[in-house]
Amino acid sequence: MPELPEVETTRRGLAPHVEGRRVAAVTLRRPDLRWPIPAEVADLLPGQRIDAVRRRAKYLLLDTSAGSALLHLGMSGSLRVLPATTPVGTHDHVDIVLDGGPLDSGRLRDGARDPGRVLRFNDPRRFGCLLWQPVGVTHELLQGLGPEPLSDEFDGDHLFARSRGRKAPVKVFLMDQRIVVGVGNIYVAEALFAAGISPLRAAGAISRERYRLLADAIKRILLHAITRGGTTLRDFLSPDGAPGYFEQELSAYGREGEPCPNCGRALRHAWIGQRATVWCTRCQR
DNA sequence: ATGTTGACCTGTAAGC
DNA sequence: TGCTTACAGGTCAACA
Repeated sequence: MPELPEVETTRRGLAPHVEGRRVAAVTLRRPDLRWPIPAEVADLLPGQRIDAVRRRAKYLLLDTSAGSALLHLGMSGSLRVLPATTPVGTHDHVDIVLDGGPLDSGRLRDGARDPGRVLRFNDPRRFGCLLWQPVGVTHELLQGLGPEPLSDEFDGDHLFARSRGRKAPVKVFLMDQRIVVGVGNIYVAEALFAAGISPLRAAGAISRERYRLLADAIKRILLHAITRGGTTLRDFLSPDGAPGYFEQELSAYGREGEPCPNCGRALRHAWIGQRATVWCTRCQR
């Protein structure tokens, strides 16, 4: 499901509710996600204060002085901040119960007890994961990742250098998280459309100048999507329950058969690297 | 090394 | 109203 803008939207929605709070309890209902949830999550997390919520690539990290919980949302995962009394639904695999803050120590205006909050991880397909990263260690899943697309490390020169000699389609090249992280099937389609590059073109056959256009498009589109709260196609919601509004601004993704926003020709659909791909055969070369 | 394919799992929508 | 099939925002492991 989520690409960088959706994960970043999740991080931003989570942070104000979570940072500085202590973990009161961890409830594991279904530990067999993509990988089993390691014992450290239930053993070490309770009692710890969550100092920060960070994102690296499409991973989220909940930092504590004992180590970090490392989360990936896979295709269908989501995190919500909910009142602790919210009934548990299907695929609600993990609860991280948060200690009440100052506001919770008293009573609400109507006299009812504030139930506190819970960070709830739901993932129907279970392609996501919840792992543990000890202090001072970089989890092996985070090793070998490419640069963050919104950092200065990432630019057209980087793409140009890494792509020399590579025959794979540029679409596949860009979705390789060792080249650049965070770009998935939606935003690769949008960025290639904006840069006027065919997704089928061999990565090694693209000029430095066109890679500069492409890197700029990636940055611009990701940043803009974040300001819109990400893309809600089926069920993506921020931790507060708000949908993302970037879907309305998609130019190519999911629009096969519709007229190209530039030239009006029907957008073409094909399978590239086992993923649905849409582009304009006139505007993208 | 690079490239290609299958696998993981469930929900939903479309087709018959 | 069913039943069956195809497809979905990711990425790892195995193989050529």
